[in-house]
Amino acid sequence: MQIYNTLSRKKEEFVPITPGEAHIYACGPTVYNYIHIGNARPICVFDVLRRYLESRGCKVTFVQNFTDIDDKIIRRANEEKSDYLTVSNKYIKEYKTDAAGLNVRPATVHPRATENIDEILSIISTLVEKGYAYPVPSGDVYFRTLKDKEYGKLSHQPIDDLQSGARIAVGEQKENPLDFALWKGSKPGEPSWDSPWGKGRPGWHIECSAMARRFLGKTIDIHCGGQDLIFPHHENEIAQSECCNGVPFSHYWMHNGYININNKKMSKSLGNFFTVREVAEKYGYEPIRYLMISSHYRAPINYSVEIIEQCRAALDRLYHCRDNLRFLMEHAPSGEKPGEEEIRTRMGGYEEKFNAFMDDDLNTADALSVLFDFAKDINTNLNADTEPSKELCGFALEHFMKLADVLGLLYVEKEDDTQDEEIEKLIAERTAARKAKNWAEADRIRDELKARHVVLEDTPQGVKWKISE
RNA sequence: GGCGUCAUAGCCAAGUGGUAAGGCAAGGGUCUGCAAAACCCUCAUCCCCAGUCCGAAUCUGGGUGACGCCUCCA
Repeated sequence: MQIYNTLSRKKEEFVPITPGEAHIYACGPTVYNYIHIGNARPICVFDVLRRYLESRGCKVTFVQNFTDIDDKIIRRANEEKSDYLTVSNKYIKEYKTDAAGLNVRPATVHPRATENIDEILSIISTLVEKGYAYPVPSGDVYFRTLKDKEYGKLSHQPIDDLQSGARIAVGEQKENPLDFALWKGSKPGEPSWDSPWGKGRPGWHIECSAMARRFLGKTIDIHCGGQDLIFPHHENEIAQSECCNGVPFSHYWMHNGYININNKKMSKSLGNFFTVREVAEKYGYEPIRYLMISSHYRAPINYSVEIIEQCRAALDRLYHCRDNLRFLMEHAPSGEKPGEEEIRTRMGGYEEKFNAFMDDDLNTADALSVLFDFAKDINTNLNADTEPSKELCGFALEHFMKLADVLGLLYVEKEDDTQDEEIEKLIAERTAARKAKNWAEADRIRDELKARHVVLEDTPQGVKWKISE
């Protein structure tokens, strides 16, 4: 497949280090709050990347970290009069709830920064030994940016321009404004770990270098994250890892675009964000995932209520297709009929089209259109009038759901069958009323069920019902 | 200032040289006791200007507008 590589600014054929395997590192959240829908984008998009590679037979090792120690977590802990561990544990739990709601598979490993201090110290020590890093009296250790001749290669910034924008904050003892902290000497009341340079805690960038190396090796296949991480976070990761290990850090760098509100980037610092949780409570989780899939991952997405409702409506169409097909299959006769072979062949072909789009730098928008084309084909050719065989229905359903699953869609199943019996009873009463042409009573029962969010459909094979939102 | 992205119908969104995918919404129709769902039909010449070409939404140049990174951020 082709992947747009931020490093080369070109689409490149994806060639993994080990054929048939992919080692992917995704920058995870700093756990000091609920995630917002801007955070949800890389989570969903790179979950699709992983699902797609796996669907093509690739063995994926997917590592996503939790940054569980940093200034914001400490601040939050102080505000809540608790400690960093309580805060990070809480929001990791909430993250997992949201990720599961979005049908994002847990990573192969979810390492936490504070559980990888040894690896972090090991890298910093090597960098100090090689002269790429230096400790200062305050207990901080900085990366000597100017010594890295390749610094800036990811963000494609001339080093002079980067330098002119950088500032040395009050109290910092850097040699150069561009130098960044690998280790921060502890301040009173802050959580700290022992190090050769005194008590302190890791800088943000070094965590990812350490966790990537420990769980994926010195050179990985793909590193991904939001575009706002290109500089300085990913640039710094490259600098640390490559100066320490002497080999390329990651062959491919993938960066997703932002979620905007009124064309402005959604971010916690601007305060113009919606949490995944609050949107999910109103519209469900799946429309959020659909939104992420509906456009190309590098393009910006403007979020609004109108758009999320459109996503809900589009999903309804796909769900109807799935549910109609399931209902039909239950009532279909066994034994392939003449002419079904042709339909089977055609329907088997959608996967190839789907894959062709996905191969083009994860063109999920076009891949999704294949799913809709497939749905129309199913609706037109597999219905109560055409009376397809159980085998053909099963074939179509399996292939349709396979594609949906690569995108991570159509994962919601009817739950709560405690009231099924009562619903079935009412439906039977309505059927009897209809038979007696007592339309008023039939409609009354239908309205009653509707009030309980049960929507009916009369079909030649009987009454079909489902719970609506 | 440096680097970069984007501009396609009422809304969302693909397409990046050969005559505009898909979804939502809307209108008309078929089916239905009525519905629902489904199906059929209708619904754009691609921000502006100038070029290149037999041919451009797609390439080049120039505008206009929006946005991002260069500081914590997915």
